Amino acid sequence: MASPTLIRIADIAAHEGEQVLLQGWVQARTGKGRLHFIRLRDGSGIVQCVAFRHEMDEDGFALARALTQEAAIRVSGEVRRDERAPGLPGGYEVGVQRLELVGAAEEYPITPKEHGVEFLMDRRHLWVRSSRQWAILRIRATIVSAMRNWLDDEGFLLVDTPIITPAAGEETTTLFDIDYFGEQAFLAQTGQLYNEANIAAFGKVYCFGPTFRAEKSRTRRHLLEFWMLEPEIAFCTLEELMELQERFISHVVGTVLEKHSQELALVGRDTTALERIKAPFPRISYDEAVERLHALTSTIEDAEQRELLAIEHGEDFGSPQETAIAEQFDRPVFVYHYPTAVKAFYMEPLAERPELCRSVDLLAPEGYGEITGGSERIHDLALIEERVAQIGLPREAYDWYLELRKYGSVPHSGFGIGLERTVAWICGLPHIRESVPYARMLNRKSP
RNA sequence: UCCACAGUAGCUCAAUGGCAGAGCAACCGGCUGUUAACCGGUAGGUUCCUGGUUCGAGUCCAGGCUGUGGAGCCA
Repeated sequence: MASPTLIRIADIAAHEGEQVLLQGWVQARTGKGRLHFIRLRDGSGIVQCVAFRHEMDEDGFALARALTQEAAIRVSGEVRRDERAPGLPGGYEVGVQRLELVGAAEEYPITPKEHGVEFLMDRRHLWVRSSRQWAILRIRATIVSAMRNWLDDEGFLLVDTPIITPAAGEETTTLFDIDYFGEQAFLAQTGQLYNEANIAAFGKVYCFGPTFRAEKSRTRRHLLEFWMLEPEIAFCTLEELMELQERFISHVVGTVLEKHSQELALVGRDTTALERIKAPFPRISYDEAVERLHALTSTIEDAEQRELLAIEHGEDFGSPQETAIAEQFDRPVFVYHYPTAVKAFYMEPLAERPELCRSVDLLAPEGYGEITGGSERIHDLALIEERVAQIGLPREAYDWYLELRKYGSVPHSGFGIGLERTVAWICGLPHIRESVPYARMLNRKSP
């Protein structure tokens, strides 16, 4: 008998008829007397191992009988093709000849039956082993690499921005503050201000890292710690920014569809909605969005519903408004030229209507809300100084940022995309907490 | 911060104000094709906490705690 080769389950199809060695964890076991089925998980995939009494020594079979969920084992045997075999990729099973226990498992709390949210989130360190969570986190990793690869290929440079910062990026109400040897500092809520410095060195840059917002919001779309990717481009207009974003998003969705049909099936995602995600995306102005909402509201009979969607021109959209607008399209929709007053201080006002600014949000379909937010930035020194003063931000903290406008200031634009919201949308998750390995929320900082 | 709902076995849930229950998991036994197997058996309870009403409270009342869904805020 040939000595077995150690393989990963993902590659099992290439080893049909061969003696192989697998190492992993028992996802499930069912006994049939002299026959036991062991569903083995090794991180790359899932395969059914079949232990027949007559094919094994007595100790090995006794072990197979006694295996508990999540026991760590090594299995060697022959790879067979069998249509009945479940798993990932599936269709193959291993006839067990030798079995070795590497690490025993006590009674595992996450059984194959249903569990509540709190129970699972308390055991997130174990829950990541479950198929659905495994699939989501694999898709998340692909989304990250697709985003970065696309930007790298487009000539962007990754330039990391600091996580500990001396000042708020945008406002001061939602920052985590930390003790910086007796001085106050904050965890970054954006890398954008630094990106604006970096474009003058590199032209097109992006930063990607965790950002922190101490918002007391408790919704299915919010985390206190989330990952954001922020491209920034010199000599770029709002229109060019939208064009860039739609190509970027289309590429990311396309990559996931291409690489993860199995994972999307595991999470129960209807991929026809994703296959429509191709540039160009519809674009509507804030003015038009408000008109659409007014038109929609006038057709609604239910007073409570109407109240929820009510909006005055000049107000920002809430979740119900965002969802209602996005529902009118089958692809992500750009909403541009928001009121200056509801947006960040650095956004360029429209020359002809300064109460509006050259901003754009991208609203994902199916109620996933805003996944990107961006704008053209103010590049005029006097105007940005005025805005900093107006907003009441401490001038000293922004000295370096304002100084950028003194040395070759150019029109420039950028956007930020929330990774977790993107993952939630692409995977069709009901709640953002499943889109990140270890969620940080209002009532949760552990595990 | 506001609104709504919930908390009973390890898990998911039942129980008209009147004996604390089921399925799954665990444990013991059976089964050569299971897919969240099936069949028989065993064990498993501070009904979230504090107080109140009542002959009697898991159930009704008050306060609190925790969680869930939504709003606001945002990516």
